Amino acid sequence: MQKKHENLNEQLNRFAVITMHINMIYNMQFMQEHEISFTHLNSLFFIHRAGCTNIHFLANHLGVTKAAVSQMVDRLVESGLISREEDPIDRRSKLICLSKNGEELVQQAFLTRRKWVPDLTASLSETQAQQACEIFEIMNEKLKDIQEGLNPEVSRNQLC
Amino acid sequence: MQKKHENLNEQLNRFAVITMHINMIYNMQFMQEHEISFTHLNSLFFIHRAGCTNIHFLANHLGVTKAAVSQMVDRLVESGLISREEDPIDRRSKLICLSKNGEELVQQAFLTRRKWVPDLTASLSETQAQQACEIFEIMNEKLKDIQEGLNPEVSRNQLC
DNA sequence: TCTTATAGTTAAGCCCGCTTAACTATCAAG
DNA sequence: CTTGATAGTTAAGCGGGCTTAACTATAAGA
Repeated sequence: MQKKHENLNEQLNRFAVITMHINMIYNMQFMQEHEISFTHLNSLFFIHRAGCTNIHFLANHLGVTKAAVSQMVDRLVESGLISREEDPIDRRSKLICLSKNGEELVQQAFLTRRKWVPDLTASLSETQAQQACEIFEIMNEKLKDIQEGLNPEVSRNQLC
Repeated sequence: MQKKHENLNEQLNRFAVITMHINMIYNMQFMQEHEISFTHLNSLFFIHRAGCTNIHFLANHLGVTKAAVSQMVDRLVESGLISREEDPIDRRSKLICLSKNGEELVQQAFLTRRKWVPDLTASLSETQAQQACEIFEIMNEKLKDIQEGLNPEVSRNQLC
């Protein structure tokens, strides 16, 4: 059993490394096509996950100062990808949300990078597909835990 | 069967999305800890995959001009992560390779992001682990094809 | 050999992303 | 109502990453 798991770890790691690499290339192509920087795309992804957010959380997530984020948000608002509105509950705060265009861009990025999924599943037999389903369900549950453990403040404080 | 595959696609996509996200966070932490930019880390990864490369290929891969790469290489050489030497075969060309430090940094980045793999496999039963092994082997084969199809010039022309 | 193509470098200059510091506006607690 | 904390903005300034243009050096073919 120990040996089995070692091999599995090896396979899974290989799987992760290649998918990361493919993802990286897709993301870079996407960034070039849409003339958007890594930082901006990353911010849009974060806002998408959060629903809406504010300057403070975004700065925290990106690991930069609020001043930097404030200026970046200027540019993203200017390019029509996000909106910045006063938070009615705390008027010091600004609600940063994706605009229609921003949401579409994020969805397009997701679609781009899930292109290879059907190719992959098509190479499995019916039995294997069924087994794979169960296995991925278990691993996805576990992954959710890991993900939530990574950045506690951010995930706890998501708005909307 | 069609329904099975749809569910599998859904699970696999979910898996990919979460692992990408976790990977992104790990990479960003790593970059901050080691005071290295996304561009530099990405370049180091490319050089690692290539074994050694030159300015032309690196520029091609990153989608920027050779002038930009030449200047970036200056900085990476200065920080001791890569070496730049005249190619004995074509003396116009420079061989760009990882230094010992650079190779260690890349390996460390790999280790960082494979941390979660054992956690994931540990949640599977022995039977499932065995099934997973076979499934990942098949998918990894398929992934290799996809990967190679992505950037033909680069993968065909890898040096060393 | 002369010519043209290729590999890389250098310099000038632009914009982006970041920082610090000083500022305004709002909230919350005594 | 005053005080202090919090949210965000603005301005000045730095360095990185990029471009174009002009350059050197080498290679390869007529």
